[in-house]
Amino acid sequence: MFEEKVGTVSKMLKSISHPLRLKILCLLQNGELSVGELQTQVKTTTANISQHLTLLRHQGIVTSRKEANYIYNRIADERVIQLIDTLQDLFC
Amino acid sequence: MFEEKVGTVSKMLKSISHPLRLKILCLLQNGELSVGELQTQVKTTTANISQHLTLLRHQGIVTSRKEANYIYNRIADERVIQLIDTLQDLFC
DNA sequence: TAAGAAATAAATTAAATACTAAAATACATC
DNA sequence: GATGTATTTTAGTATTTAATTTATTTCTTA
Repeated sequence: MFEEKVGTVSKMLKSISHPLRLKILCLLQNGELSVGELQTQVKTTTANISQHLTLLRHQGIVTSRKEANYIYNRIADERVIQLIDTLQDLFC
Repeated sequence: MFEEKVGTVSKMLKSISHPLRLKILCLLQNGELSVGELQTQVKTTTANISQHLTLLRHQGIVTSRKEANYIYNRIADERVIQLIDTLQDLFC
């Protein structure tokens, strides 16, 4: 792996290596979910989920759209979807 | 991904998500290298490399053998090799 | 057994992360 | 405009992580 890529890839891995964020990404594998829908499946506060989603957005891993007062989130990068698939293949 | 696996997988990802450790693992993709050989390619102190290797060993990602006063390191888990391959396919 | 090289260990400091709680924003409906 | 719900933001604290420095261990060879 080229030196320049190491930085990019490790940053991406760091973003998905938190248990809560990995859980969120697994839940988003099959399509978008609102913050509240995520919160019912991930046992923590809404504020905490929101903070982790903010981080994932800043990394370009998740993108969101607003509808009424719900915010729907989905995985923004196809490569991340493939990566999660690989993780499930290898480790599950 | 099952709840129990999320913890295991996120811990593994966290271990490989540091730029220096990712670099080390890329260098070990093609076979074992000594600490000194790694150090010539990864720009930091030997002590620092050693600390990161210790972490990778404790996570079961790297294993080592001693020969004379060299310690040769290699990736212990075939799944990690496949994961690094996937990362290179997807992001390089 | 003394000197030197390779690697680890331990201690310190600095920096980054994560969680909680409280306050603020945005929108919908009444 | 007031109320309620969804989400974000901010601030504070606690924890974890990383790098540096120094000391120690292990082995080799003279």
